[in-house]
Amino acid sequence: MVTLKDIAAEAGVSIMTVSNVINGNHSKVSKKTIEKIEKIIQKYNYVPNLTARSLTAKSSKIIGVIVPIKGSFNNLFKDPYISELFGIIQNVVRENGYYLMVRSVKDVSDISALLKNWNMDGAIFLMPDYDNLIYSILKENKLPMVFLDSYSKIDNIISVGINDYKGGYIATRYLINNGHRKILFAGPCHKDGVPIPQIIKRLEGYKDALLESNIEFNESLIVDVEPNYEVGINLGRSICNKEFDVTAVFTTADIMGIGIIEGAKLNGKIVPNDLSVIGFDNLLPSVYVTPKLTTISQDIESKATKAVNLLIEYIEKGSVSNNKITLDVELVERQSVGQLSNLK
Amino acid sequence: MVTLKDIAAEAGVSIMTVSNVINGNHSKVSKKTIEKIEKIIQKYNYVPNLTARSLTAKSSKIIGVIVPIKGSFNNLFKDPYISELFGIIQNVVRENGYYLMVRSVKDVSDISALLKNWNMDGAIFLMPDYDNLIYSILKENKLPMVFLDSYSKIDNIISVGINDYKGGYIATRYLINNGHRKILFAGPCHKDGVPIPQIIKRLEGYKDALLESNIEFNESLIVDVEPNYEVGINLGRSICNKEFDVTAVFTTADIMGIGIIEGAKLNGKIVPNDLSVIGFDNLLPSVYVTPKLTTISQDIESKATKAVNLLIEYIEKGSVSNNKITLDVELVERQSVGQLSNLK
DNA sequence: CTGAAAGCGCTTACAG
DNA sequence: CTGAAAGCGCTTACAG
Repeated sequence: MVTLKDIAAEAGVSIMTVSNVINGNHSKVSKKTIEKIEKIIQKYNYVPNLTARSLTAKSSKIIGVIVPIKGSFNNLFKDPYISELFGIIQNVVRENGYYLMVRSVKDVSDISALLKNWNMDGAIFLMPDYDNLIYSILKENKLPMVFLDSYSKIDNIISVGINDYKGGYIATRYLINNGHRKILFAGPCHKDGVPIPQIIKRLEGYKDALLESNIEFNESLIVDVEPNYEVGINLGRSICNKEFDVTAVFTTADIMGIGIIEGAKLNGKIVPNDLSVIGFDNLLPSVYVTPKLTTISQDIESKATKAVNLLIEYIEKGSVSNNKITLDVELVERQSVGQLSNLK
Repeated sequence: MVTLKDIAAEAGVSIMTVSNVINGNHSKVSKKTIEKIEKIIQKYNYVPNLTARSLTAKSSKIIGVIVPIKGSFNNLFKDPYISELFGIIQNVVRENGYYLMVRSVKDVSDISALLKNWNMDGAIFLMPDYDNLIYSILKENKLPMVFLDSYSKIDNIISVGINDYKGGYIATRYLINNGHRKILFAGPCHKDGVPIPQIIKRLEGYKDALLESNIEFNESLIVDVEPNYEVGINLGRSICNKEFDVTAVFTTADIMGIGIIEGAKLNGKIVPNDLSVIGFDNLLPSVYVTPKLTTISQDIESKATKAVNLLIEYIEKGSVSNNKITLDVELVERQSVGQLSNLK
């Protein structure tokens, strides 16, 4: 392996002159020397050892992406939302000259160990699963961090999220506008007994839309389940079996919406003729299914880009112009919602 | 930040005694000292600085995952195949005590820089896009590497792939068994003018299956296209517009199969009644589409696991029991292929 | 069982 | 414009 020392020896200069050239401190070195050194660097394809650099420099140039270890769902990247988000984060991190280390972790001590181990410059938490742990995370780790979709009450944490309330509201509003009054809400309101704020917000939007139209809120129409395809299928079947007296479903994940459509189909019912379904996220599969899923879209690209930019701003400037970004959501009309009048 | 030095000072021992305790060289330290030191380590939640360690130890514990920068498709992780594969790799890397750095790169010098920058212990190349560059990659970088789906002719590189030939063969065989004799082959046989061996192998399987049934191979039934949803839609339309005289399509990617189904639908034709389609990969969306896509499945979990295990075996033992693993593929019968007799 | 010394490949003040 | 020295936080022989 070629080191600074080798380059310096061959150029007949000191190590730190080479270091200055590499770091672009060209004002400190004569043109002649610069050229000579650059030639040698090229000749050997020299690149600096960044583990050595991060030992002396204040910065490691490593950004950590933290994802939870899920018991039931051991490969989080199967989730198209996560993988799309991650892919963009990767791109933006690279374009800014940083390096990306990913790791799934199970608790705060895992997180702290990881961040300290590599002396990371910053970290992005992809999911809000750690919201109740943020206090201890912040206490143990003094580095720039961005939390996605967090509703943590802790002040001045940096977070990028979406307008979940509005998402719940416009989805429900849309169903009501199509004549529906008996609307099921299906999503993971709680996880391991603790509420998931993001989903609760969507639920609030749902409730307010009902209220506005003088539709009484009915607790029994809230189905608190983990959102996946299989659960969706079962739910779709249950609905068709009249276990719920509803004409429409708002579900907090496209994948579950796709499952509901399938479950209904398995029981001989057709969406949107017999049942309307609206999803959330606007992931690619929502276009593949028949009928194409009407859904609430969030701008994942923007979310990922802003998260990284915010983090890097904080890393490099020590402060951030705006520590709380809430992105807009919008309704994407497709084919899975029907007019209730057509139902009868 | 707490360092070895701090721990040593508080324990009243030398730095290297603490180092021995941390590294589990317990034979070299007295029980008393071990206990004392471990208590202090716990007290401060000390974890070693791995950038420092990797400077002295022969090992950095970093494994690189290399993905290509695609011009047209800037977020590779939108591809469910890549993201599922990646997620499993991440898990297995972590479970083995290594750390994962991902990066998209555009050429050999990018790759070499990355690997040298971090003094990586090993690297996994997720896609065979670099096959024609492997020689120069190997020349510039002397570290353990695993190439997925490579058909490089270079001996003794470590690779994990699937039986592409068989995949092409059984897919085509299945269509023939269902009475089809005019079968389109759609996939990216070439990229930027150079053949993609993986797809060529599937094409060979296709040809041999035809040959076996005395069906003449027809060059004009090979559609050499990038496999994505939009291309699939256009292809589906073209087929229904009689631009190709076929009754079935074998496509090398599920996503394109899903597009073909959609394209046919847009032109008023129904799969499998009017056209049969078979895909490749058995990704989740193949179940979401209507009709559910019949496809060739590969075991992504096994692929990812073997790739990491092989890499780590090589890193830790300096050699590998088997440097070329080819995984089996199988047909997954669903609903997108019909009997030709039913077509008329 | 314990430790002093050297060194990994860099950068950061500082002196000239 | 150039360089000698110290140090980042570890590990590796080696000596006792």
